[in-house]
Amino acid sequence: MKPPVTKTTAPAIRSTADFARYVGLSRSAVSRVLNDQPGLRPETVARVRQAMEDTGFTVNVHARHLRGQPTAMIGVCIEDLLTPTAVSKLSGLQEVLRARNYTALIEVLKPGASRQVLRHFFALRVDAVVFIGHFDAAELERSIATLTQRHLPHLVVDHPGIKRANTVTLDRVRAMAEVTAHLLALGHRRFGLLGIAGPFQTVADRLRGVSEALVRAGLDPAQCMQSLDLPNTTGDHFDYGGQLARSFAQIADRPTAFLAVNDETAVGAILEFQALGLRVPEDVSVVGFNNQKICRMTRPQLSSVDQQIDKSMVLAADIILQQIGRPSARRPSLHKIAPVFVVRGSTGPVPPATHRGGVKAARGKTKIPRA
Amino acid sequence: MKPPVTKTTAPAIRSTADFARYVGLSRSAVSRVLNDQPGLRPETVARVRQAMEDTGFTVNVHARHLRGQPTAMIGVCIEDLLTPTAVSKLSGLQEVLRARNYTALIEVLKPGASRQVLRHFFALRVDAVVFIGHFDAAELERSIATLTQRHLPHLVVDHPGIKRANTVTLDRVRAMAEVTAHLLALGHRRFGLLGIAGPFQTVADRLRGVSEALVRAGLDPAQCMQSLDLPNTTGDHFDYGGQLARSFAQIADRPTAFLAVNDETAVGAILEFQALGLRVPEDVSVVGFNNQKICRMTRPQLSSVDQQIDKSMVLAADIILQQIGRPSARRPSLHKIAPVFVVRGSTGPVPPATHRGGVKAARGKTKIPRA
DNA sequence: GAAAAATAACGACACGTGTCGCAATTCAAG
DNA sequence: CTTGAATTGCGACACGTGTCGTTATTTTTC
Repeated sequence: MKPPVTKTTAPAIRSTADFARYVGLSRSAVSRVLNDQPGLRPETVARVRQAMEDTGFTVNVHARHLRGQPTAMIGVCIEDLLTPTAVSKLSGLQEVLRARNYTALIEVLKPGASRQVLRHFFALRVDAVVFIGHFDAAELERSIATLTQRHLPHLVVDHPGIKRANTVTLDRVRAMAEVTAHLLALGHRRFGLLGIAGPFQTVADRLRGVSEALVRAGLDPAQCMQSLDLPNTTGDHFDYGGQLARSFAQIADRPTAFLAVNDETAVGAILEFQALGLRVPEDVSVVGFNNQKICRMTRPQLSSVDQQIDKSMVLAADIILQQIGRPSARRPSLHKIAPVFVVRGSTGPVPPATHRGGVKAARGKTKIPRA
Repeated sequence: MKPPVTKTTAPAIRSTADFARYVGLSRSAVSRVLNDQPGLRPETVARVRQAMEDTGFTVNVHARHLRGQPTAMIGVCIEDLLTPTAVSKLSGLQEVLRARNYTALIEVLKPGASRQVLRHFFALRVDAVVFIGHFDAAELERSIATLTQRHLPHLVVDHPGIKRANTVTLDRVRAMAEVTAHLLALGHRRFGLLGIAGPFQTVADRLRGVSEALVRAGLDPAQCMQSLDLPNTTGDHFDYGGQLARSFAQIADRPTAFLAVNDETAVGAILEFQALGLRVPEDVSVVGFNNQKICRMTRPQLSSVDQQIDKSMVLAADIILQQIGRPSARRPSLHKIAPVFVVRGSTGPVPPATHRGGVKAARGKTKIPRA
């Protein structure tokens, strides 16, 4: 059943032809206005612009692309919309792209779904693809290869060590070196790792940062660093941090400073340490990573490494946009972002007598009342 | 400079014509496969499918749309990519849409930018628009009107009270009624509001929920509810929660139970209460809202209201997809989601002697050691 | 007022796809 | 081998846009 023809409203404007008729101009004249071409009277241009405002007419982007023009769409793959740091990066990148009149096509990329998501992007004829966060390295490399083969620019954000990939990533070596130097200055000599484990490049970089700072201080990394071989059963960073803390607390000669893989793990550890009667930072120091909001929501507040997300996403957008339209096929680029270590209350001087000070010794001294 | 013609790789396949040539079929035959039409030999279909796998060929979605078919794109406006609850909803919705072969075009909608973002969606010829989160009511109503005028389906998620809008929203009245009933059962009679203020429908709904529960218990809401006229200077929920807690703590006859606008505010209040020497939940009970991750990262853990996001987003997707293609123009729909109140450690029985018990009295009893 | 210059109109084509009618070919059955 | 049925091929059109060369009209200039 067709809708009743009510002539109260003007007929719908669906094409530049319709719109030109509405303005009282030819289609080519309108087209010249839309594409900022010269040779039109300024008042005519103004009239068209005004009519666009009035009617809300917009050209059909899809038809425009059909003539061979780029789609001004950029596919953005993200590991997860629930990981705060990844989402922050996404948010920053999207804002920059939007300001540059590009559309960010955001897709969550679950393990094994790369082919499907890339096909989706190809079907939409995106101009480039960005990967944000952590993915399976082999799968990501395959995706990069596919993109390169199609002469599509790409950028990997925060996933160092991917072969032949253009990468923007935090300088984790430097970050951990700074953190370690800070703790060394406070007198700490034994460092516990919380969740910094696994066959990932990011982990390797972090360990290298710690080691370099230790070596620079004339210490032997093997003697100073300690980690536990504890599987993460829950899959939850917060819970895992608590488990690690409990295990570490039982060690007689345990580390005095702890470096966490992220803030959630650090908070989980702090709460567990406190529950066991250990004071932070008097008995143990803890450092987080990412400088998320929760850093300020614990007592003491959490010292953490800030990723400088806003700055790095502007850089990322510049890199990817500059690649579009270029003949491409140069050697992969690597940009490192300088981190900023934010010191708060969870790090303090090494306790004076830590030798042989297990949980029991500490527990006797101060007890935090609990419900 | 053209790339050197290397015949090692096949010529690029850019259209169904190219692809049909590659498979050795006619364009119409290929088209029939692509659109699941009958009348082809099964083995032929299989051959085409295999060739698609091999070459990674995908039809040009833009050209397909040009023939009048829907774009299968849905514009999604979100207030902010940094608000966890909103992002959770976005994540859920995107997942469902993706499973239904729709593309979610995600755009952050800052105040005053509605026109621009909608124009962007129109240019891309989206099939529908979804709004997630909190926006300026008048601006949102204008956007809805524009969409309706263009016969485009829309859906507003979690923003009750928008005129002529199809809405899916949490039943906040019921949520707060449940919370209040729980606290009443614990003996509480005086309730403090933390950040539940302002000219928003969501606020009105929450207050109504509390009132209804009080009335049902034979109490006078005006006597039982207390809120502070304290401006939120920082703009940060966490800090504001702390400020409110500090002010409330100074009141001699202060409430024994506190209802926060969200979890961050609640956590801020809890930490400030504790810093002032008030125990949670022995001296004061605190309830959050949204059931975010931080609920488990405080001591005690935070009782909070869960929004049932996954379920509600499936519903939202169903509603919006069902509207596409419909003649539309029916009366606006309203769906309410039933909340789930999660009780944790931050709520407990009312303290036995709360009369005239200011900060000082409490402080004398227990003092939490601080750095 | 006429010539020159500046604007605008016109018409046609290409882009990649879905669809449709009809012709050509292949296949299976008798 | 013949015949009818099942497949596949062919050609044309429409969708909305950008572009380009040519023509028509208006405005400006002398």
